[in-house]
Amino acid sequence: MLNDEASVIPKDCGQCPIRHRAVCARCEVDELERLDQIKYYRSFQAGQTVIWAGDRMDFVGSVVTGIATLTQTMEDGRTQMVGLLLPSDFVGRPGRATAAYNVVATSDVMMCCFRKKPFEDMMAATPHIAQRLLEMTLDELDAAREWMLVLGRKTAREKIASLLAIIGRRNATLSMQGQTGTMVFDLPLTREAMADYLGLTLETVSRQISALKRDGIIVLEGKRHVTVPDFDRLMEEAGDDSDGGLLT
Amino acid sequence: MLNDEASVIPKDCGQCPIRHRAVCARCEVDELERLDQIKYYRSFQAGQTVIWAGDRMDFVGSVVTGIATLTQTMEDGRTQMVGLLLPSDFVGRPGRATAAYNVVATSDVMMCCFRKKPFEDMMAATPHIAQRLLEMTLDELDAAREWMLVLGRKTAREKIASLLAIIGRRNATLSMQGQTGTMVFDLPLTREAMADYLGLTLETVSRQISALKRDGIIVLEGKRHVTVPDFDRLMEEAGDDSDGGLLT
DNA sequence: ACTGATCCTTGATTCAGATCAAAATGAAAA
DNA sequence: TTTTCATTTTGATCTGAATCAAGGATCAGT
Repeated sequence: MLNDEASVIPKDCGQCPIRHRAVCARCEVDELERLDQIKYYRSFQAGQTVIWAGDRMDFVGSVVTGIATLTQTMEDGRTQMVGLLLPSDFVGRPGRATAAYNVVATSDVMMCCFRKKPFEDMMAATPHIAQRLLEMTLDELDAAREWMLVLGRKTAREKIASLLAIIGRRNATLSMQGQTGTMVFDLPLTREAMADYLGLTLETVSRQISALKRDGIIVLEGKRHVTVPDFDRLMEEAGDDSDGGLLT
Repeated sequence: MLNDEASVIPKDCGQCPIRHRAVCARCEVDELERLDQIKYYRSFQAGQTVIWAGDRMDFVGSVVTGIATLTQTMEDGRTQMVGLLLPSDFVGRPGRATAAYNVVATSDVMMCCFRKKPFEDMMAATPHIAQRLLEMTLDELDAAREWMLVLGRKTAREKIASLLAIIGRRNATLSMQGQTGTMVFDLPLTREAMADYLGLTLETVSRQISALKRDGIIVLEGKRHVTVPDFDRLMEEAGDDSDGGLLT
């Protein structure tokens, strides 16, 4: 996958693609300048581990480009994804010394990082940052709770439909498309990663995707490129009210 | 259940049982006085609904005594608990007009409430409140992610053991007991509520509790009073590392 | 003590998804 | 092109938890 966007470093925060969605979204120009001075970029190749659960973590940061996952693992190897990190999402927790989860780059990833201590100082001095972080954390909590319903109560088919709906909806939001009618996007996850997200096995994921294809809910070109002819139909399959309930 | 604590109203914030854990925990005396002026108490009987998902919500607040649940429901009635609200936990979200989840009092509950607008104003003027709310929200997010592993990857027996461990651990924290050896507590939830928490049916919950009893992992007196002779043993059944990983 | 209501337990059977197994696809390397 | 390797699909079988069904325990009200 030829992807050189991960190697392009924004000239300054004003040019940054996540300027208006990340933890810095509410910052004024002068605040941004101060952040600018303490930030640094790190990039990770697809498949690379950003940090292991339990390891000392002396930075926090935002995903600028690419996709990463947060996962939890049991001793016997069972793993559950607990977060999907997209551009603008925040990694790490101010006031905590070690990583709570494994963070793995799913595609090539570039992150905008801050050493923890300077960031914490900056946060104390800059209410705009703390405000935005609170807002983002509350959104993540809502997403996690939505996901608890999916994990606890939905069938395999509904789980797959829910995941497709979430990916599709996010894609539509980013590219300013409507959320009805036809929708086209690429799956950013392998079948195994989808299984880890949904609490299923990869075989079940594959079978349910095939079933949705057979039933005309989705059209597949290759293994990753998805067309949803009728988004409302997909939502029904996901078991959600047509009204949605999620934020856009 | 004779429980008149729910009817006892603290004289002032200084006497409040959740003074040092709630959203007001970091407030100085003068900040507390201002909160004191805009707060009011509401009590709810066991079983009563505090608010329905989707309803207009013009207050936020803290649970002072008792236990409440946050639940999500699908049209066909499947329900998933997404939060267990204990004393000091915060209800509602600043900057949101409607409730995202059903909130139901599981026992008699007393809440310390604030009308949303004055609270938001106070938050903007009082960093200590926003700071504490961020910290509490991050903790809740961690708890939600822990729960995603339980829902997605654990067996029915492990789920029950995990829930017992969480309730037991919290109890030990509140009453300053150790987290090893024998532990005694009451289940604050019906079998059905446990099932909704764990993504199981109430029959499976009942069977697994019976199995843990049969195997000597727990001792039951009546249906709600639990003795855990060996907490480490329970943790093993929960499939968790002995080191725990959760915050105390 | 009886009635009703709620909550809980246990048994029999079914079924959705896991597990075990093999083959197909497709991209990268040689 | 052929080989390799990761990824995905599909089939056969098994199993853990759901579902269906029946009673038991506990408590409040009469």
